[in-house]
Amino acid sequence: MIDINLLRENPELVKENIRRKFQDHKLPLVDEVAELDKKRRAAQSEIDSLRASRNALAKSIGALMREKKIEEAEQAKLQSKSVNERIAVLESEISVVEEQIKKDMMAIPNIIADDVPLGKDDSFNVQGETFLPAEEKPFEIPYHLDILESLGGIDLDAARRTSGNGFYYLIGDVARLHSAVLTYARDFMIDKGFTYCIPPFMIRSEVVSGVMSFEEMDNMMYKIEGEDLYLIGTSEHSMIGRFMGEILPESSLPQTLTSYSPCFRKEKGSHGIEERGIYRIHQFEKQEMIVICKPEESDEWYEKLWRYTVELFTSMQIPVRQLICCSGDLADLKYKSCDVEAWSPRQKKYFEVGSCSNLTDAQARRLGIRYKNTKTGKNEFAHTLNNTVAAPPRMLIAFLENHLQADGSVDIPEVLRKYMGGKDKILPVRK
RNA sequence: GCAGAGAUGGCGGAGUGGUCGAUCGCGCACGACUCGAAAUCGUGUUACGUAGGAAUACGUACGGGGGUUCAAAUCCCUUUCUCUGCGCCA
Repeated sequence: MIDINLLRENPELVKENIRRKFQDHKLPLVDEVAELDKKRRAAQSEIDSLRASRNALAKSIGALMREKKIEEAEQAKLQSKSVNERIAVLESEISVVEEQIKKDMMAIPNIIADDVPLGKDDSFNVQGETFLPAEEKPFEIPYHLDILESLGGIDLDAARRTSGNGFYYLIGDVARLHSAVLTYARDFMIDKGFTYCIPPFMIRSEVVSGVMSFEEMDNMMYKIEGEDLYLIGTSEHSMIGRFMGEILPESSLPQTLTSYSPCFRKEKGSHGIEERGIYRIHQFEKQEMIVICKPEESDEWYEKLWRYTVELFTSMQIPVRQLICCSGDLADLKYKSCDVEAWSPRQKKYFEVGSCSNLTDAQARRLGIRYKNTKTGKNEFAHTLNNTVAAPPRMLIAFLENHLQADGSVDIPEVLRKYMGGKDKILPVRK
């Protein structure tokens, strides 16, 4: 959500931003909000002065009662009652206007960074740097599910029976590898100075509606029956929710946190659940990083964050690239965003394993996350960023494909061995 | 889960229908005193909205939501959380 003051003072800038995101259908919202805002302010000042006169009347009634001037007090009561009636009418009018303003403001996208490439959809996303050579293998790489099965590491049939499509049993060394990656990712971020945090895996609707739109909520979130609770779709939800309505001391910034959680997603719409495998599923686990910082520091943090993910993947000898999200593909709350994509030697292309975003103050404004600026003495909205460290089992697809050997075994890179009990290989099982 | 008590400014803690945005203490900021500091004294110190260059003025908010009343921190309903006791449980 952008600052309504920006819209008042510079509506053209807001409109230009909408055009850059190829959302021309939202252009009328800007003038609509400006109009409604004027109306709201006029009504508000009328209400304020009515309330002032009512307050004065109420005070005088108190005085009259003490002086036992009952007649005059009764007169004033009647007068006050009629003022109240007028206030009630105006209040119901203003609440309609305010609701519409809020709805419109939610739909108006955050101002995007100057260096975001322009384009109307994901086909205009731009490749950034690549890391480690993306090489083809001298033998054919099977589909990831076949690799998992050859290692005796997965049972999807049973998962479909117990839970349905989009769930999995990971077994043996593969399950251990899954945990090893998460633990390594956790320690990696702790070494970068981040604070480890395990958040609640369920959150209230109040928090959910703060961190996402109704549409997203409907497409992603699982609700607990009979409770005001939702399963989190990512730990970002509960991690950012932690700071809702807070005024942080400036000295506590930046907050650099790395969190672990399982993630639950309906995956309604989008591409849906894939028939074969663990690419898009209802449940996965994720090591995440979030940063809450002062506005002037968010650009710098953004660059650091996505590079941490790159460093993590390259330390596991997985080739990756940065894919810069273009204006039209950027979610409304985002100032800029990029994906870290891992190389798939089977498909001979990169696929998404992480996503890094700088939301500037848009998310903080919605949730009321502020800090006390010691220079100005004012409370200002902080900037929020989030990024994936590692999210298995999806990232295991890249892992397995890149480390598969001609004999069917999978090499464990040096950095993970201590989390695998010293193993340097996962061997295929004999049928 | 049941019963009782509670939720007030950065913190502690008064206030139980009307001059209460809220006594007081701590903390913090500024000033005086001092070579400097401590102590002391003085002044200031909630947030948000609207108007204003500013001082300021008006409005709103005493966990959240709703109600009673001319008037609510104060009364009623509801909800969340905390504490105490009982029950249950990894």
